[in-house]
Amino acid sequence: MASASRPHSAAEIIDTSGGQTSPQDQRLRPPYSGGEEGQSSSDAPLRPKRAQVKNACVNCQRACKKCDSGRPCQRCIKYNLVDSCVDSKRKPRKKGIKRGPYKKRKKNNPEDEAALHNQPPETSLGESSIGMPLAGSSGANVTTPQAPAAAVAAAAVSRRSSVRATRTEQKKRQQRRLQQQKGNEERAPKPPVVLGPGAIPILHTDPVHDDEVSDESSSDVPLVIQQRSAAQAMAHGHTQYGMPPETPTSGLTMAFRSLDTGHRVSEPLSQHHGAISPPAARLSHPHHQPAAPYPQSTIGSIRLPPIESFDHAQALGSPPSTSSLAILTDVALGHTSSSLPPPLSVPAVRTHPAPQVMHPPLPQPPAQYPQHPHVSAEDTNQQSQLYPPSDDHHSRHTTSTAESDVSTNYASSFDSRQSPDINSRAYIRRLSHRLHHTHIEQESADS
DNA sequence: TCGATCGGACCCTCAAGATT
DNA sequence: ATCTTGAGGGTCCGATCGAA
Ligand SMILES: [Zn+2]
Ligand SMILES: [Zn+2]
Repeated sequence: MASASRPHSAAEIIDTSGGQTSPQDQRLRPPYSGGEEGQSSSDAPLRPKRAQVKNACVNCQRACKKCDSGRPCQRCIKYNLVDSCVDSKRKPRKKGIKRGPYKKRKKNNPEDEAALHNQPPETSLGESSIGMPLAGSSGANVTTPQAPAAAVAAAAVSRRSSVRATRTEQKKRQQRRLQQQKGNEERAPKPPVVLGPGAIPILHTDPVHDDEVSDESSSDVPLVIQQRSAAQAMAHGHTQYGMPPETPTSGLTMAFRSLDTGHRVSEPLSQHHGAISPPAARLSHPHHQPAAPYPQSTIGSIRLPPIESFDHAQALGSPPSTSSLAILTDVALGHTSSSLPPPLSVPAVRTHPAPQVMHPPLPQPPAQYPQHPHVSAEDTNQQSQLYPPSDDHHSRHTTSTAESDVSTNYASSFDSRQSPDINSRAYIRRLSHRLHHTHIEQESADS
């Protein structure tokens, strides 16, 4: 838990960049969460804000490595990837997502603000959105070490005014963009989806063609519904192809945010690798022959495709498993159609036999293993430094040894015996992140 | 020792909601 | 209309591991 703490609030208060982060612009900030629990940040050394480019190139993005604004970037030059060094595509932010009421705004009183910054924030602020405690927000002074509260308050105010200028510019830009978009869009914008309390306002987005407005024909149909119908269709023998696509990251993020409302994903999935055989087609694939029985995860009494399956599905050229998201969504919503057990009553390790399979079949792989976009015959050597062609990107988690690896990695970080709730969030967050990577790969494979 | 991998901390942007 | 909040979606650090 301590490992999950983040100096988020402190960073936000000190943040004066208001947008661009240039080296000169870097202010000294409290260190990363490195400090011990409970240790006041007031003595902590300052650190520069981490700079990041606006848009990493596709190669750096996929390698999760630092990029720069040059094209080709330094890293691509180093690895002789000059040809493929192009900006990665960015998804447009979704619209129409209801957010619920904000916390009450404070009066523009410096004293109030100072008090606000000195005080432990309201409970909702004391935790991150995933329920993790935020470093520096639990009573410790979250301001800069030497700065008196008033000074910090003033800094915050001045920061806001300085930010304001850039914000108005941003707005103009944004409006221009909107106008442009409107020109492209044929239809009128749909009304926002409003779901009941505790519901998950997940909107459908095409992970592959997300940027193409024309593809959002069903964009405001709650993803929950789409996923479930997709899962149903798949359960009836349809393949996933042609199914409504899904939102990998945001959907899951939203899902785990709603976990408070009901049932939980309360087990580290890695503890539940059942001995379930992979689909025959998958086994036949030369690059994806699990050395051990294909691991299958469970949530309570339902089975989930393993985390690895996202990789497999991706590597095999299919979108991430809709069914898994659908099931997760069910869990988050507390739907019991999947024979969910009551919350918190889930055993750490399942001992009873698997129930009727609720999880629909995984998508069939294409006949041909899709060549990695960056691996060409002539420069395999170079490329393999980034993406070994003989295995998938996340191969560390796909073999039998990887299975124990998974156990170690995942079980250690969210042991259900300690804090099931947080653990479940952590798991979904991992899924979300994994899907983010999957998404990145999918996009570049398509382009 | 080095490069690849990937979890998650950190960051920025901007739509939703609140306030004027 | 303007301001503020905070979530979406991004970057990339650093721990870890396997290979050379
Ligand atoms: Zn780059
Ligand atoms: Zn590059």
